[in-house]
Parts: sequence; structure tokens; C-alpha cells
Amino acid sequence: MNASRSPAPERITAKTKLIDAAHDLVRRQGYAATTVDQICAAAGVTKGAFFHHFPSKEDLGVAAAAQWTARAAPLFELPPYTRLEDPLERLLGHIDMRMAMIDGPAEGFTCFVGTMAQETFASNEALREASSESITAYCEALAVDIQAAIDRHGIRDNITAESVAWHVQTVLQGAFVIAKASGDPEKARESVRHLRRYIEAIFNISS
Amino acid sequence: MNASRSPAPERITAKTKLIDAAHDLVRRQGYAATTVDQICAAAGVTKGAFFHHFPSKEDLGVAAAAQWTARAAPLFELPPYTRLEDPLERLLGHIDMRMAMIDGPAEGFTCFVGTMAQETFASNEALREASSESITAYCEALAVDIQAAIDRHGIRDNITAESVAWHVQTVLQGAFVIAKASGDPEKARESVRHLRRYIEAIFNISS
DNA sequence: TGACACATACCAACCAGTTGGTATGTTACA
DNA sequence: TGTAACATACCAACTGGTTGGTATGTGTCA
Repeated sequence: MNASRSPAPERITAKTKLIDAAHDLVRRQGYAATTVDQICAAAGVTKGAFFHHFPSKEDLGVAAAAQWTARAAPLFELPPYTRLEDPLERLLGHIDMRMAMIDGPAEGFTCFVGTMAQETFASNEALREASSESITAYCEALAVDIQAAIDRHGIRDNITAESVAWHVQTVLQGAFVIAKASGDPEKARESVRHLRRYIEAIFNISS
Repeated sequence: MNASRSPAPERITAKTKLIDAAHDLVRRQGYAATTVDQICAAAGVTKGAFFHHFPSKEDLGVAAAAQWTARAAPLFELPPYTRLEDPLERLLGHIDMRMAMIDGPAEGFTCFVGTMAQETFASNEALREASSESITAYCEALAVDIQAAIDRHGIRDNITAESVAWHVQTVLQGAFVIAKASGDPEKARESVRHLRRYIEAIFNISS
């Protein structure tokens, strides 16, 4: 008997299908407007399966937030720009990639935890905190390269790496809101372009 | 008989109380999670009054979005910085004011139409468009001063006034998301500080 | 053979919207 | 000026459908 065996990391079970369905539906409709029945239908399982794996809708939300963090990891490991020697180039490469991702229907590129946090920050602390942790994890991963870039190139006004990382996240989240409201992803990409110019400016590599 | 008399502009009727309540509750909980009963209770009226003034919850949303636009108008007319002679100073003054507004509980400074647009962009075109119009109106008002600043000071890279205005709006919307998720308004203000530094940089007035 | 992974059937609470009504103006005209 | 006819603003009670969640059954595999 192996009580602590690894939990079959990526089997396509009802559980993972339910989390995937939640990612899709919540990004399209929001958390409150997404019903358990809709999630079950999208996942192709029944309600019994849902409540077998999750004690409540809220617990699914927490699990889906954790899974969202895991899903973002490849953005920092796999893409070609991660091999660049200059950390500032890696940072700019990351931003270019995030800009390129903003295309097609908004539910395809927007942020699950950002959406969920907005609806739950005042009414459901568990969901707010799960969302916050996912965003924080992204910022911490991004701050590593930013700090390395500061160490190599210097930066204006004693700006901290952490602060720049959160600003990147802020612009992305704002870009998602604008893309949804306006229906025009180009407006969102344009803001990321402003962000890129800002980062070039504070590192004094332009002109 | 005056059929087209002005509709008693600002009387405190059930209608205005319902719209105010919707602004509060939707910013705190989101649109879908806010029930008609909650809005009525907060406004201190009954459901009968609600459906007398609005054919549906959706119609209230549209009316509340229009009212949100009207509510933002004083930001461009009344504050002291609007008297400054240099349009760039007016722009920076506006951004400083928006930064100062980000304080206290998030439901007090976040954006009604931004919140509503996020939940409805894919499922309710009327609400998405009403939200979009409100955001667009803000950007157009802001772009007037930005264009004047460009005319006077010039700007880098042929950046357009419209594009800067939308970027300001993007950073603000993103700041709201971050403030809600993190529970820390300072993180949001810090991003607006980055935005201010960016604007100084593209107008070449710093250093 | 028992525990896990589901499915089926069901429920109590809740939700947006309806119904039928009252109280208070406002207009038209004798 | 008085009053009948109508409009506006609101209320309390109800309804049909939906929602998150439960109770119980069934197949499968170690």
C-alpha cells in the first residue's frame, strides 16, 4: 500500500475536464453567471461526478485557480526567448509574446483568476485569495528576470523589480478589460505596446 | 401643454435610488451576483417600483451605465487642475487625482462599467455596448487635453492622443483588478505612478 | 469484495418577472 | 373653479423556472 503515491499527474479524468470547463466558462461569463450544470455539460459529466470531486462550487473555483497557476508555468520555461542571454531581452520577449496572445475572442486570452477575483473580492475570501496567489506567483516569476535586467543595465529612479512586475500584470489585466468592453483586441495590444516602450525607457536602452 | 419638457433632471426618486444602489452593489459583487431584490432593498423600494421604472434587470444595467458616464463628467470640469494653462499639466493633474482616488475599499473607487463589461461581453450585447460607450466617452474627453499637449510639446514616435487616452484607461482598469485581487490599493497606485512616469517620458519633459 | 468513480433522481431555496391593486398628481373642459 | 378622466409612482403577494447541493444507485478494477 502506497498512501503517498503521486496523484497520477495529468490523467484526463472528470476532475481535469471540470477544471478546464470552468476555465472556459468563467472567462466567458464570469463566476456567478456560470452554473454547475453548465460546467458539467461542458465537461461531459454529470452533477454526481462534480460533487464527487468538489465539495462545492467554491472548491472548484479554488482548485481551478491553482491549476491556472500551473498552466501559466510554460510561459516562463518553454518559449524560445527564454534562451536569450540578456535578461532584458527575455523580459521584452515575454511582453511581445503576451501581446501576440491577445487575439481572437476575448475568452481565449483573458485571465481566469483576474475575472474571478473581480466578482469575489468582497464576498468570498477563499476565491479572492486563491486568485491573488495565482497572480502573485506570476509576478514573482516575472520579477526574477526583471531583477537580473536591473542588475545588468541599471534602472531609473530606483524602481524595484517587483513594482515593474506588478505593473506588467496591471497593464495585461487592464488590456483584458478593454478588449472585452470594446470588442477590439487591437486596443488592448496597443496598450501593451505602450508598456513595452515604457520598459525600454526606464532601462535607458532606447536612443 | 409642453410635451417635451425636461424630465425634472435630478429629483431623488426611486429610479435614481435604484441606479445608485446598482452602482454600489455591482461594483462590490458583480452584475450576475447582484439580485433585483438586493438592489431594491438597498434602494429602500419594492420590486414593484423596480419594474415600474425598468422593464428588466438588463434595462437597469443600461440606464446605470449611462448614468455612470454623467457621474464622471465632473472629473473633467470641476477639479482645480482643470484651470491650469498647460494641457500637459492638466493631464498629469488628472492622473494624480485618479491615483489619489484609489484608496479605501475597492468598491469605493472601482469602475461600474468595467466590472459589468467583463461579465457580459460575450453573453449580453446591450450591456457590453452600454459599458463600452461609457468608457469611450471617458477616453474621448481625456484625448482632448492629450491632443493639446501633443500640439504644444510634441510627442515621441508619432503616438496618437487617442492611443494614450486608451492606455490611461487600460492602466486604471488594470489597477482596479489588482486592487481587488490583492486587497492592496497601494499596488494599484504604484502602477498609476508608472503610468505618470511613462507620460512624462513620451513628452520629453523629464531630465 | 470493497472502495473508488461516476450516474440518476430529486429537493429546498432562490431568482427574475407578473399580477392586481392603491395613492397621488395632472390635464381637459363644463 | 370644480370635477371627471387619466397618468404616474409605487406596493405586497405570487409564480414558474433555475440553482447549488444531496441521497442513492451502479459499474469497474485492484
